[in-house]
Amino acid sequence: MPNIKMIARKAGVSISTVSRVMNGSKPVSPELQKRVYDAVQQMNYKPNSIARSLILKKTNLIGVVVPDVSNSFHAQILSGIEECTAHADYGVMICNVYRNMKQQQRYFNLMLERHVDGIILLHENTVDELTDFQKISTTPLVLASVPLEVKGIPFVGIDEVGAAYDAVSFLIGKGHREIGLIYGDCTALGILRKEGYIKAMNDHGLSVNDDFLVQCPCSVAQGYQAMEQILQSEKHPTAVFCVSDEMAVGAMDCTYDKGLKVPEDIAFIGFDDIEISQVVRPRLTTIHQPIKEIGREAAKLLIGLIEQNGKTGRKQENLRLAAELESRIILKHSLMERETV
Amino acid sequence: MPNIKMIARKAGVSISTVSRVMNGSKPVSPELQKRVYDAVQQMNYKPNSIARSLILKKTNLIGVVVPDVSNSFHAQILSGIEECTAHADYGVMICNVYRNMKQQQRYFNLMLERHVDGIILLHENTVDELTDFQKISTTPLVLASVPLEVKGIPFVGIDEVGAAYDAVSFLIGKGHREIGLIYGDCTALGILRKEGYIKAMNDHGLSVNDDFLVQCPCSVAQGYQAMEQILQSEKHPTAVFCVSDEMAVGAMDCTYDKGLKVPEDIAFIGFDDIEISQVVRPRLTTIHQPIKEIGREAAKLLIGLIEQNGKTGRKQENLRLAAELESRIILKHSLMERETV
DNA sequence: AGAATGCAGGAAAACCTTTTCCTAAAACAT
DNA sequence: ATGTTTTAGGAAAAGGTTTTCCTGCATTCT
Repeated sequence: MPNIKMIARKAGVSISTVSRVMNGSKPVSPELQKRVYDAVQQMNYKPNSIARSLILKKTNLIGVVVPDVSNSFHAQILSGIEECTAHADYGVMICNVYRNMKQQQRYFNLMLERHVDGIILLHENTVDELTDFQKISTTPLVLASVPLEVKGIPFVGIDEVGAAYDAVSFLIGKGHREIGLIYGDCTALGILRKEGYIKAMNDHGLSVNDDFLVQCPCSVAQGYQAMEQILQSEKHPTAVFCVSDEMAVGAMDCTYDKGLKVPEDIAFIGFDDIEISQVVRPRLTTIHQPIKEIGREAAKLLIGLIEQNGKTGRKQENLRLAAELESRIILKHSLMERETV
Repeated sequence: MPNIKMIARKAGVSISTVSRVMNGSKPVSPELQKRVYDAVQQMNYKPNSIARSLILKKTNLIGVVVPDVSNSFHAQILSGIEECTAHADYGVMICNVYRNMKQQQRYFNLMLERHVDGIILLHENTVDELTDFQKISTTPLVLASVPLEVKGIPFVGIDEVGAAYDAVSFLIGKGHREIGLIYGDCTALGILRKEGYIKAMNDHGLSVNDDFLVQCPCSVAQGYQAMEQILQSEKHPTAVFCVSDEMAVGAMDCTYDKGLKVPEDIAFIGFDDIEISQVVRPRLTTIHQPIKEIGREAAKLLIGLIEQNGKTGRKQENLRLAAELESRIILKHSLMERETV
């Protein structure tokens, strides 16, 4: 691999001149420019971005902390992030933390050591953990689809409560009165979406039957088990709101196995609108999140913070300032009416 | 952020000593060790990995070129890669090329500029393109699940032809004689798996009906269309081998829409065993690939090449040597018998 | 005791850039 | 023609490490 020195020698100019030609940072006579370009061409020179990073204090790399890349939802967000960063000439380093806090600690330090320019968090933490990260972080942080309120850490996602409210209201609008809920164990899936459900029930004067409320981790298998539990009561609900599509698919599975029909005996509505919901039979009615868009917006926001940061000197202060300025981007959700209600 | 100089001053030792304590590269007296550790602790010092990379010529970063991260198959390979690299203290940078050659060119250069230690390719190229990459690459390359034979570029995946052969033989074993094929447009999906199909048909003395052979890109929607085409003939096959699960799901969809039953009227067998195949009704019988394992093995192989490379000086030569040594890792596939045949 | 060996630890070079600072020549104004 | 400003381009510092080379001291051998 040739370096700038070799190009300088070959072109018969100084190192500074080569640098200036490469970056256009100062005018260089056409004559010398040509000599440099020729040398670059001939030797296939590519500036060493490591040396560059060292002096510029900028890696053009962002880190994405993701609970599990192989999960469709996260993979889609990642794809949105990548789309945006690619345009802005940033690379993305993935940190798969397997929903494991210790891994995340490790990765977090790793990323700071590697001096990434910014970090997008898809992995849910407690507010305290997040505040700790924020303290040691030397780089801007953005939460994507993790609806936690931490001062100075911007968030991009949807209105979780409102979306859940819409889902349940839709069921009620279709005449359902006995509505079950399968909910999860993190902020969005465990608290916010449940809150939307409760609110919708209350607003429509319906009472919540605790036998129809089951909490479980977010997976097809767990959704199946949760539904089994709901079907143990002598009566069963006429509709169930599942706070994720995976859960809904599992729950529907269980419903068939008990000899019941969807949507005739029990209607289902899911959440997220991942691919699965379109291939499952009957096709799952669900709340659509603009998943890829969330990724894109998160990346856009982060890059905005990074570049703004770079311009004005005082890092920390500006960082806070900017974050507080535009701290929550809420994208629109929608209801995809398909065949399960 | 403190640097090594500040630690040295604080501990009252030389820079060299700090470095030696951090890396254990040479013995240091307990006395000085303690002073260094204390300083490190107090100032929360983390060595700057950029400076490190610059001098060691090692970034501990590998690049993964992927056609589309949001695709379940690729996301799973990625997850396998990540699992392995995390253990070996490598980071992974993703390069989503959207099945677009120009993007890939761009990314390839970017990765060389960033001096990644190695590259895993999940994106299909022609043999010529690959040979070109190989020429300009300063870093080892590994193909994962892209069964191309290029001298010096190791491959890890399954026996595509054999697996397809098994799938079709299974159908034949179940008494099917008229077997359709929906195949794709790249090496694995377009050539190898088709080859396995033809071979199995021939070996069992069955003739191939060209009306039952349809080529299409790999997606649910395209699978639907392909099946539509097959069903246009007056007779229809009693079974169809789809070279990917997505295609199979689409094709089954079409079958229902035409008022036919799976598997009674037409049996289906897919390929890959991605999540979808377990949630679709009836559950899809398919060829299981150890997807995550492919990722893990590819990463393991790559890291092996990198480290071996590092040890012995002469880069290029060793690189070739090593690659030729163990150039094809073929993992075992298996048939997942479910409900569609 | 004197020479030889071993070893802890410091100084400085090296990695490859960008950018500041400087010089010399060209352009301009008087 | 002389003095002043602008400009192109070179030399060198800076960025944060690792490692080689060297020094000076303690230990071992004869």
